[in-house]
Amino acid sequence: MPMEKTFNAAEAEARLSRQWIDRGAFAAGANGSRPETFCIMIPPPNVTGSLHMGHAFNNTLQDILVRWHRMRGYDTLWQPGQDHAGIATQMVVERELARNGEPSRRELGREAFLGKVWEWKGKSGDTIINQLQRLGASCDWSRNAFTMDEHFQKAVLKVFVDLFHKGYIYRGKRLVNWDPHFETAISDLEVEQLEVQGHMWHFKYPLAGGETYQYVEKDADGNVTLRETRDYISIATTRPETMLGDGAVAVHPSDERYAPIVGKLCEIPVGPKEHRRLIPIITDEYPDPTFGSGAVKITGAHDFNDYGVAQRNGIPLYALLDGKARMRTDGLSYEESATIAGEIARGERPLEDVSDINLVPEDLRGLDRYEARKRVVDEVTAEGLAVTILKKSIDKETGAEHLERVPFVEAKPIMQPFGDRSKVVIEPMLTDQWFVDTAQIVGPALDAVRQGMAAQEAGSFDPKAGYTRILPERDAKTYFHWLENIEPWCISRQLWWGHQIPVWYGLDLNYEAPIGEDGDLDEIDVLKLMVDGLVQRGEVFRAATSFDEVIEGFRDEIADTPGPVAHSSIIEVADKHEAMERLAEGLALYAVDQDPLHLVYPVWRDPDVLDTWFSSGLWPIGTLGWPNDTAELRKYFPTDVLITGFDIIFFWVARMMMMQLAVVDQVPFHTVYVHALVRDEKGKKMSKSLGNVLDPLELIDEYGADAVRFTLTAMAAMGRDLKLSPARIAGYRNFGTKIWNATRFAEMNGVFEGPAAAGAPTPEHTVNRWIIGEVARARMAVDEALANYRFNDAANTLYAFVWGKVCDWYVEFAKPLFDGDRAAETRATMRWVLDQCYLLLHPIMPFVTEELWALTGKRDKMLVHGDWPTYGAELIDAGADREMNWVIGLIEEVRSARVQMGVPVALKLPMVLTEADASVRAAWAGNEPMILRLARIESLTEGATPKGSISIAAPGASFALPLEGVIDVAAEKARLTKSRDKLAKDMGGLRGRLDNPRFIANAAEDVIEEAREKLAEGDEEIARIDVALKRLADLG
RNA sequence: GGGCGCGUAGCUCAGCGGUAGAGCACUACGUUGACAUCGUAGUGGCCACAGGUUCGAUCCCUGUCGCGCCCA
Repeated sequence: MPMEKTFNAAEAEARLSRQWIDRGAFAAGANGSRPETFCIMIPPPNVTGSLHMGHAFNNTLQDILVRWHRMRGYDTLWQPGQDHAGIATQMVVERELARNGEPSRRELGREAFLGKVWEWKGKSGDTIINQLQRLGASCDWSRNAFTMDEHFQKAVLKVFVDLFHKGYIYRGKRLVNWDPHFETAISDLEVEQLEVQGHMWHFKYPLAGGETYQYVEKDADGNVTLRETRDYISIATTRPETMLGDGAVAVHPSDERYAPIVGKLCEIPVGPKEHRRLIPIITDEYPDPTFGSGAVKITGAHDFNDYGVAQRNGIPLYALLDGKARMRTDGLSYEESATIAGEIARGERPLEDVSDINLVPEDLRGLDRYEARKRVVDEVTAEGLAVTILKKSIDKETGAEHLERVPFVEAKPIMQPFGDRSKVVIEPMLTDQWFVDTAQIVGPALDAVRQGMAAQEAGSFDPKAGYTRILPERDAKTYFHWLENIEPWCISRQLWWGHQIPVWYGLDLNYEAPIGEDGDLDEIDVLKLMVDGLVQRGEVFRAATSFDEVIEGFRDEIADTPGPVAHSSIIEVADKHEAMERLAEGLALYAVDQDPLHLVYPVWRDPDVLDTWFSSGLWPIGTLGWPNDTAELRKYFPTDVLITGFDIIFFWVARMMMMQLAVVDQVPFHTVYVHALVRDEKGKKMSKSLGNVLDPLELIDEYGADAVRFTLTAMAAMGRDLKLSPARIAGYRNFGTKIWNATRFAEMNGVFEGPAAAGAPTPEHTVNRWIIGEVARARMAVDEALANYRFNDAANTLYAFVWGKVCDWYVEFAKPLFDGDRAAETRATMRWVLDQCYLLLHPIMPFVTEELWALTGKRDKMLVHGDWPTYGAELIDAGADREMNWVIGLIEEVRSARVQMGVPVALKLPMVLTEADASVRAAWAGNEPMILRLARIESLTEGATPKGSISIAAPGASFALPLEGVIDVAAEKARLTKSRDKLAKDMGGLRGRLDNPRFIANAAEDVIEEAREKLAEGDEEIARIDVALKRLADLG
């Protein structure tokens, strides 16, 4: 059955994909024939995700490496899977509940909500897998993993507990980025800084007791430009509502303007007059004397910079906001709070836990942060404590000018932090969170890459050496920069979907109170215990991978409590509230009948979950079965290459490096290949809001997966963003059609009839020997490119080889050969050449090549398991190369001359050989039918140049094309002159160089030799053209 | 403000010490044994600018001017 005219991608892709998967072609180790392994971990897409261009790009590159290694017989594993994506998934499911009118997350409760999430995952969680399969991704889908799999959960909890016991994880109250929409902490990497229109207010903080000072401003030369007596210090703020929580005003130590009042107290100009708070004026390096007034209000609990100042100077951190970013309603009354804060400011009270202090005045409590801001601004302004400026206005009716004082409010763009998921303004918030003490584990992650980069630089990189390199080199700099300045990593999230932190809390029962002399509990002791336990001096906690295991820890914890209590049964309850009730209940019953069975020690688990990146940090070992000692772990770990986008270096690469090294003391992979971003054709980042998103699935529908893959590969120059346009994809779709039709031509000419010979053919004809050499060259270039992660070089090499060599020349040369006595060897050669094309193209264009493989003969294996060729320079025949290049050059010369002289394509011309050396005669003799055909020559005769002919100069020969009566002398002269001028210019340059004695003295020998040869050849050709020109002149 | 890049043909980009390449677009011609998703030929470049190193610079160094991205 004859082949169709084009490849039907839509039909074939689905069918081939099913065959590959059904036959287990992608299974770990499939087609393995050598001991080396090759393993890539997919960067797990979010389970909520769908395939976008970035995925398509990222996975195409991975697939190329994987298919290439698999064909070369490596024991190959491409591990797929998905990430549970805490915030994103919780958001998606909550939204869906709302849309369906179902109860909300909080109404459902934790357990029922998680049930809904799993239900959703079962329904929609495979979307991205199906999409990756459409792209042709040859992952071992039977091993698909998920970061919330039962096994993975165990691994994550074990790592947490291990790191906790090693002292790398701690709990602490620190300022974190708080997302008021999701009511959870998020990492600083999940915060986007965006410029928005904001305001800068200027307020006066009056000095305590009405004190005054001389405020003096000077210009750069020290001349006084302003001198006045002030009873206040002026501050500027973009967030007036945080004034309520100020703990100090800070100025730079070198700022002479405020030197007279440093150490004095000033008043925060908000809140009820009778309880105005006084705060100290301190010095710190942070304030910029040239910015605003040079004085900065310090709100340590609500700003990262202020937090630093407060830490350095012992300034209290007064929290003002609740989890929804509303003004707090809890804690002490404003009056009590202000009183205590005042005592602290005057140094009359030590700085201790201030969390109960709520400095929000009663009338502002419960207000949204923006409403509170408005009220604060109004209050301060009403009191006349806003800094004012003179403003000129013109009365429209009278035309009179008025000068009035108005509050100084600058409208200016300010950078504000937004949650990348919630899109709401993030609040720095003082909360209890879990942290990884990254400073302790960052060292090995830095060392491993330092060593890897040094080896790469020295050209001595060894994948087995236990270090890691990052390609391109520039991205290693990003990695170093981030890790060298690393902050503690906040790993707790106030979410429900995720790995619940494996820490249990209990009430702290230790107290130093006298107990009965015999160690028994009497009623008084019991009451004492109750009171202490319930009033709560604190909590204790233990980490373990399960409640059963944590019991041991708490047994130790309560060991030194009075006997019966120490033997309480330890039970798990929901929260602290329930724990207090149950403890009290047990003690009360015990007090009645002294039966120790009543005594319980309730513990409750931390409700928070771990940052999603904590679990994906374990992706390499977790998916291979760690902590179990599995065969896969032993075989494939450390893995080989990680391919990822640059935007994820901090999120993921750095964390995987740190965690793998901290947990199993090995790097997770030896090479990280960082690719750039796919942008639209104008270079804009694709985004939904811009509407410039190209959907890879739509492109696959339209052009086929191979075309999309080839396009991305051809544009994957290392470290450079790629601007994708559909026109480009269409171009590469055409490339697929080209090889399809070359095959179709071969098929029509009986190339695939009969059994194929094994191995490379050994033909006699120069054309066949030449193309075999070109195949070998292409194979070496492709391997070299892929070995160096130069994907674009591989794609472009293949494009130029298949289209430019095989289709443009070899197929054309073969046409006349099919009629001659070399027909059989030509068929055999063409069959082999096309097979090599399929093999070499397969990693980039798997579908069309697999289809062609099946259509062109009976095969032992599918192409996905085809044996990657290993031949090389031994197949290159230098003589054949030289001869064919001469033939091609001659054909091009003739064609060019014909077109320029306006000779109709259909007209075949006779040609006269006027001068030739021996090699030319041999080349002509061996290739005459091809030259005649492709240059559209009728016949060749030898003799003198006929009158009225155009001249063709070729290396070692001159030809003439008689065009009697038709020749346009002027046009021919112009054509020859143009060629001559170009040659003369090039030769001039060469001659200049060769005449320079310093060039001869300094340049490399082969460079000089090459220049001499070129000059000789060029001069010879110029001489031939000159002869032709002279003849033309004689004629005219 | 700090860091990392990028300015090469109309467009998108390779090249990165030996004198400039590809694809697309464009122009002309064309159905010659597969392919019009094609063929043949062609037009098109002070390789941003200014200095320096070198026998030689698009390539290395310095500075300037534009443009991105990341972090403050």
